[in-house]
Amino acid sequence: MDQLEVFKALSNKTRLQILYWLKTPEKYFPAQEHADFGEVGVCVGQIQQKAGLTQSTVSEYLSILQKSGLLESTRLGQWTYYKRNEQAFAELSGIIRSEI
Amino acid sequence: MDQLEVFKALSNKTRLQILYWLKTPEKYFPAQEHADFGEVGVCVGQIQQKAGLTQSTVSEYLSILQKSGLLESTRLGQWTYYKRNEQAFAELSGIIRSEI
DNA sequence: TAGGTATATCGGGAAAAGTCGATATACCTT
DNA sequence: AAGGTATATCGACTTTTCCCGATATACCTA
Repeated sequence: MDQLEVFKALSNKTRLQILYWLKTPEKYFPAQEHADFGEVGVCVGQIQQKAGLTQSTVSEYLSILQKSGLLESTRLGQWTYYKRNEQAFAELSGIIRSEI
Repeated sequence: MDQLEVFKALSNKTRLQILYWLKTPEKYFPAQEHADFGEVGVCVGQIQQKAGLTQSTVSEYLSILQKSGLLESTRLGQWTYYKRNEQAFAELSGIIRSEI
């Protein structure tokens, strides 16, 4: 885990918001047709709508979060789904408690 | 605790380094004459030397870390000493574990 | 009060991040 | 193969961050 990369990923209001939404997707997103929240997460389009930024910006943000390790993605048909990597959050919490 | 502000403060290599040094000052800094590491921390000059950046930059960085709550400062005579606020780190770790 | 030392603040140039519209790519359907 | 939909990437512009030198402020000592 690249600490600096993770903290940079977390240094943006919208990206923090996205991570928070993805914690309980059923609470923040309408039901999806082609996939289950718990399995693969939420598709880019839904996240984009909720974020209120352009498609390109949100796609970029999701990519940043994924590269940092905080999100994982799954491609299903024409959709890409993103979900949290809870292990990464646990690791980060531990790093802050005892390493940093 | 302003999460975004804290993550921004953590999004810089030198600032991360400083926090790490201040975890065990006796390990990373020569003994000080006018104050005890455990009491008040390390003075700006020592941190600046170790960081290898200009005085103004390091002063600014320490100020950012203090505003975020991760550091506390004490003025003693002509020196300002900075030390970690361990409670803030504990709080941040908790936020990442259960809130974010 | 004058000069010295430590730190903070200011102003600016360079680099990085934020954000967009346009375009490319991938995949699905017919 | 053609057209439609979802996502990714590109190029450009704006805003923020990085980092410096210069200057201001605070405090100490003679």
